[in-house]
Amino acid sequence: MTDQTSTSRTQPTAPTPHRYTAELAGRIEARWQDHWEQHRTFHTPNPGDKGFDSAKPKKFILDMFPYPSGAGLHVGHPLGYIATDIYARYLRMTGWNVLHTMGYDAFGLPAEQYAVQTGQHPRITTESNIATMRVQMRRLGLAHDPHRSFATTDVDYYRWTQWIFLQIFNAWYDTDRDKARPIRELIDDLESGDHSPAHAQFNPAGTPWADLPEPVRADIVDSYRLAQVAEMPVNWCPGLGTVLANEEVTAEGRSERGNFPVHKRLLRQWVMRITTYCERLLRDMDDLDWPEPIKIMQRNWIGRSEGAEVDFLALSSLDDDPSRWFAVRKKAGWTPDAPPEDMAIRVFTTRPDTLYGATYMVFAPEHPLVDRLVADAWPDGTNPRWKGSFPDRPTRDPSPRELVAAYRRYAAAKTDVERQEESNEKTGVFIGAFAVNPVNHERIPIFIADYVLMGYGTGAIMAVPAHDERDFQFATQFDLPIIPVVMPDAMWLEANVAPAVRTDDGLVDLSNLTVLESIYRYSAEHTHEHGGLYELNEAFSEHGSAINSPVIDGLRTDEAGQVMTTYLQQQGLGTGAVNYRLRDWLFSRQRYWGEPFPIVYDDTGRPIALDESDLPVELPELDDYTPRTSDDPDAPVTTPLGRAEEWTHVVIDGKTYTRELSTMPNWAGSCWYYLRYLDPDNNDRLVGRKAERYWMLTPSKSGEMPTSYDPQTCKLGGVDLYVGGVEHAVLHLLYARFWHKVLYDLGHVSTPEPFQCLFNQGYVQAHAYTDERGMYVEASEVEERDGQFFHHGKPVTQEYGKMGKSLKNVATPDDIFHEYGADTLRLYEMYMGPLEASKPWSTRDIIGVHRFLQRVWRTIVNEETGEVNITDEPASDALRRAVHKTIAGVHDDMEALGFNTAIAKMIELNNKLTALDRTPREAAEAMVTMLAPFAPHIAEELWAKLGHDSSITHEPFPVAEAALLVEDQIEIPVMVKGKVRAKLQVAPGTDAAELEEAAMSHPRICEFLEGKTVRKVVAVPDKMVNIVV
RNA sequence: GGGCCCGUGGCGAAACGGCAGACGCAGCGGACUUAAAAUCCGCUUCCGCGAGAGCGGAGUGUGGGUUCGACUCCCACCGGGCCCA
Repeated sequence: MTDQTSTSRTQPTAPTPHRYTAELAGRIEARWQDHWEQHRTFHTPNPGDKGFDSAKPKKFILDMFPYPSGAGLHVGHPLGYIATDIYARYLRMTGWNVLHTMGYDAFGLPAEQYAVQTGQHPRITTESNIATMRVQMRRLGLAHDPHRSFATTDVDYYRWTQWIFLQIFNAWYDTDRDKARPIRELIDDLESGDHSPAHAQFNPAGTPWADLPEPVRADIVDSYRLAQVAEMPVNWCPGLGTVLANEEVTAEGRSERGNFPVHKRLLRQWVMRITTYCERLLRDMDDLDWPEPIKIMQRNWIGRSEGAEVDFLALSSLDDDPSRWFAVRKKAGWTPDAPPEDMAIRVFTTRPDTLYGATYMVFAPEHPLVDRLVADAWPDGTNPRWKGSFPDRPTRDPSPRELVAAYRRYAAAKTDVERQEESNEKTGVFIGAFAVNPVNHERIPIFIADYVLMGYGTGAIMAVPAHDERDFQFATQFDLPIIPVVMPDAMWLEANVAPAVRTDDGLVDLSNLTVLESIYRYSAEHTHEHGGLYELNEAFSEHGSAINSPVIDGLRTDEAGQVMTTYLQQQGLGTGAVNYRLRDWLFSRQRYWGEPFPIVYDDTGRPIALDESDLPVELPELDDYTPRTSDDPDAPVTTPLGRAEEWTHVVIDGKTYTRELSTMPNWAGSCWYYLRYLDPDNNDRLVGRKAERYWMLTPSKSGEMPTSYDPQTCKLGGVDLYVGGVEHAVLHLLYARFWHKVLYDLGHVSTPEPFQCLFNQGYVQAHAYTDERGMYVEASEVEERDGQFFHHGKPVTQEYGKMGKSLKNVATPDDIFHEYGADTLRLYEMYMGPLEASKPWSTRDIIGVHRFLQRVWRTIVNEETGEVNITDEPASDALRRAVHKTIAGVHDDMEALGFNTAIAKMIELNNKLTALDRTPREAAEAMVTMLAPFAPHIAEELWAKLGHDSSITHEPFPVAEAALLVEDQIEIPVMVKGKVRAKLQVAPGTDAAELEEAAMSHPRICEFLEGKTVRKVVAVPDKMVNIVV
């Protein structure tokens, strides 16, 4: 809705020439922004630089890296930037060296797509977007050190992104030392024999290193690297022409960017082995000062689950006698690598206590073992239902192999999400083969079904239908035995067994728990026979006591898992194991606008790292940088860089190599930008050691600046305050922590964590409007008449949501600058509500904080003459107390980022000042310095008017005098039955007995207590008196 | 379905387990003004009584619980949001 205030304010009828109007604010703001730039006011020297004050402790205040969008900022974007700016300015005024700057995350899909749409090179659009954003940020008066700013697309920056990639590529994870080490050290260990080259995939025979041929050695070494090329099922998005990380795929199985369908496809891609860090990523999170919900989200994303790995023997023929295999296993014991025998199937389960209930197995359709296991013909008496039913199933009786192939085609067309939807009917087919349950030696059928994903665990599961919802559904549909092995609690039995039996003419006493248990137990062995007393209608997936499980019968199942695992270990059939939901990080994208890899391939296709001296590998100029998109999920994969003919081939030492033609994902540049802020000009290192230590290490508990990280005395270290939206809870924050830990292990940074303290700001929300078709209309064009809303005369419906382009409900800072000025905008954004809360934008409320600034101005400046209107007479005692009470309150609020209440306290104080003819200097100066972090331009101007000739930026923030905070009389409420009935005026510290006496003798209280018995009196000194009748 | 967060006047919101609604917006009344704007002063949770200062009652999504005392802590439910399925 159009705001009319500007027209009324610009009417030349208010001839006070020195009034704080939007116009005057604009002039003041421009002048001070120029002043700050010319005087390099926010320049922050590093240790060793000229002007560095080593006596001060440090704070590193960081905003999440903005993406320079083509649309510019709306008022929701700067919320966090304003908050960190206020906090950083406050810290500067309270004696800290503060590092606070802003850069631009400028590679990636949106920039590239914007470029494609506008037909301009992404570098041009990116740079112009950055320029626009810089202007808007400057206009906000943000006190960033401009010298430390950069964009990820700067060659000087991505050179170091590539350098970090090389470090990761040239590193391996030493599980003994629990840290990454240079790959060179692994090779040394292998050569010296300190590390065994036993390797299930490349060296199954365990041939000594010296006797291995060079290609095998290289394969072994490559398999240890933290970045490697792997053939794997990936999220292929033909609509974008690129692969995507799991995190970039929505719940609907579409691309987060552009909403195109995403398909699973086997491709050779780069992965970063973030999974090697799962344990440490979890463990170190405990000591971070992060919001608990974010920690929970990250823990869920990593998805650690404890359980066991168990081997099942697959039968190659139904006549096989498995006893020999069990004997061999018992003797040989468990082998931690992939099971050596062809016919062993390894599964992960979180419930080894239910192993006796495993009545069939399920493989992911694409599981490689299926090809080997699938039978040539159906075993005699195969249940026809096992042959499944799914769209496009061959109608004539197919062979197992034909059926498997058909089912695979069907499953491949679905996304992971579709495959896991529980509401749907399960699909799957029997593959004609059987396995042996390792504990009861029962023969159990093997199925493939799409509810099992290749990406989780080993891609195969043991199915325990009695105790897993999805297995239960599948077993019911496919007529498979359901054997309960966990006795549920009474409540469950009553709810699930009793009603089912009640139909049987009351033959049993349903109130007797043992009867219910025995029915459940009996039914266990007879569920798939007709005439059983009870048929399960639900899986019991919690813990109880073990039944039908000889090894663990009677034990609590939450403890029995351990017993079972030990038993399996003794039998050589299994071991305790930990599984993670987190997958390795898919790190290549088939796009143009990203960092090129510092990798070339030799003629055998082996990736070779370029030398550090070959960096940077610059993006080649291309006429056509657009991706080849398609609707066909099987279209060939090409990359834009493949079209840079000359660039793709490199000659090194006379040999020709081919470059890696993918680029890095958007996340790469944002994984380490905070480190580059510390030392942006360094040409020798990604960040200088001294600067890195100073800004990243957290002072020890005794307050000293340490020279290295010491887990005993320091916090994990890193950024002191990181402010950004909750939407980065898992993606950016997990990737950045991973990179940081690798750099820490390799000795390039000195703290194990990048971000000590994280704060999530809320969203700015606003009303949005939809027309009769449900399409959003421009909110600023909607008019309100009698509670109804109209867009160009047509009625529209009011909705509400996060401010943004898609809801067409944006308000831009530029409009607010024009209407009120930057200081008012800053103040309003903070005054709206708590920083962490999402809150509605309300243009008409802005006038309130603007009036506050006008009143502050008027208490100091005469609007007619422009002269200061203050007095050097001391303030009255009452005023002085009010000033100090405000100082104390604002100070506490600042420490807690409670900016909304800090502003309220200043308004309150100022309302006292407006009542005076002239403002005492001490009050005016306290007011202006307190206001300076919030509204820096007007504060600078008033500070100058108060006769100071230096910037207020480094003035000390006022400190409250404790003596002035003590009241000589306080008011104590006296409550009768929880209602305040009287108030006592007493000296602070009056003890309970005295309070009680005063309360009981108060005339009004006596009146109230007349005819009532006082049962109890609670008197809390300095708080209240409560009389219970 | 699971996890997390949030529900307070007409609106945005305050409130270490201790006087619910600070502060601001909107609204109402007054002063100044020929008049208006701007500014200043006052009122403003709801219901009832009172000419009035005031008095009484109810009240923080709903229902329980802990406590001398609950917006705050615990349990269940309803509604909204976010994350994961």
